[in-house]
Amino acid sequence: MISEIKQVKWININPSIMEPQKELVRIVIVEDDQLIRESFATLINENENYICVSDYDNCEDAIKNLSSDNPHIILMDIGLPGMSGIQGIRKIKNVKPDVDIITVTVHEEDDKVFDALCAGSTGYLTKNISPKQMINAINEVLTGGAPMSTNIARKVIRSFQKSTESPLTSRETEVLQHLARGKSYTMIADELYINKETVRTHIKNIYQKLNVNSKAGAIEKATKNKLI
Amino acid sequence: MISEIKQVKWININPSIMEPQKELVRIVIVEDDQLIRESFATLINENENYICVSDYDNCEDAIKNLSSDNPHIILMDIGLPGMSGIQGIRKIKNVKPDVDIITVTVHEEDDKVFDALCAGSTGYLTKNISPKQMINAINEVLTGGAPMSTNIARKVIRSFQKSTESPLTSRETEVLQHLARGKSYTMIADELYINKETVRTHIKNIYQKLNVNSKAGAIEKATKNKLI
DNA sequence: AAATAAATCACTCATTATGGGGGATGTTAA
DNA sequence: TTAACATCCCCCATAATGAGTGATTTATTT
Repeated sequence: MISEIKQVKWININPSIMEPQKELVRIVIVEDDQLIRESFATLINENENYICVSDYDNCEDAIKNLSSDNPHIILMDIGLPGMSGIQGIRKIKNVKPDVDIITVTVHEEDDKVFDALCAGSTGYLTKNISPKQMINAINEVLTGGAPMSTNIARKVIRSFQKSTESPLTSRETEVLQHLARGKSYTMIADELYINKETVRTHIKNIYQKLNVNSKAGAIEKATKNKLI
Repeated sequence: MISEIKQVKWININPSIMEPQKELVRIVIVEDDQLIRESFATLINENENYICVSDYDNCEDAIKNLSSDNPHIILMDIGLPGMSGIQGIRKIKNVKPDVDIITVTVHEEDDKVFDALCAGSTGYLTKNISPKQMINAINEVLTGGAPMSTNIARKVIRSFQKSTESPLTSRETEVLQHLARGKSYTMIADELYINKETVRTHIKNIYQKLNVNSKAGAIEKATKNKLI
């Protein structure tokens, strides 16, 4: 009986009617090191669910062919000749906002990480990851995740966290937060249900403690030291 | 020869001289659901490297015993009776900044996530994780990582990312960014090498486009819509 | 009980900053 | 060749700011 059923399948000219072709995940690689680029491409094509539709050694070409490549995911180096990967991410996200970009790089500097994420990268991997981890990362993106190397994740989390030792009192911190949102003394007073003069006093004390003498100075120092 | 060496080991009264006791990772659980609390504790104690030194159903008690428990890691629920987990995280980090807190909760709301991370949480897990994932998360923290559920990671990343469709020109965005840092028109003009009057014009246009009529309004709207 | 920190409010004074109105010019991209 | 963008200019009234010098009250700590 089993063989009979199989027969039915075999006489079908187009097998896709019986076994509909799986929709492959289209991946583009942008990476100037040929060796790395090719090894990524091989890795991707070895997986039955993925296809590397194109690979480029620069952003400009990748952007040019973006609509014909029509990728779901782009693996992106950010130390590229010509247009930087960061700018590239921005442009790509402008043209095709729904593509997921995974930044893959040797750089672990805070600036690069945050620039890439701000620009629109969905994940941030360092190049020392294993092939298995790379495939995992792609899977994660496809299921709504945001793959990051562990130390990158820690950096990202740390960027949220305020300093535990602030010279400012909680009330002063509150006032400064409002100031940093562009509020005037009068508005701050109204929102905190205190007198404008009290706000002035708090701000005078804040300036003294932070050793500054202007709004901009206080906001800059407080931001840098994660006081707000 | 091997047996001889073993002999030497056996005649030792205190075996720790030969096999020094492994330093156990001390873990504290704060979770008001008794069932969950006990299952976490069991899971931890089953692992030879970990020990659950204490478990509490509220923050206050956990803080009280913080120095005697001396934990490396705290698993923290944030929907607690009495002091909220968020406040608890803040207090704990103030008293003992080097402890790593992993928030474990049913809540996936953006606010809770960011509050917990801002307060000093090193990881953020939702309660639907498997025992294996929980152990993995603890390992990640110990190796400098920041474990997060995938959708939490995406939320965190998204919080960095600017809108791709802004009504503002790049120059206007630039001006607004400076304004949001508390700079005056004059300072902005100096830093962008343009005339103060030009800054004024940009700001007038920004206000019109954002449909506001003040600095605070513009900053609020721009922040909410991720234009800056 | 005395000292300290924190939060609150008051008044003056000079200077800047801000928002709204009007208009203008040159460049670049669609 | 329009439209968008970036640049600059002037007037005006009001609000905001920074510095100075004070005071009161309420906790908390010593």
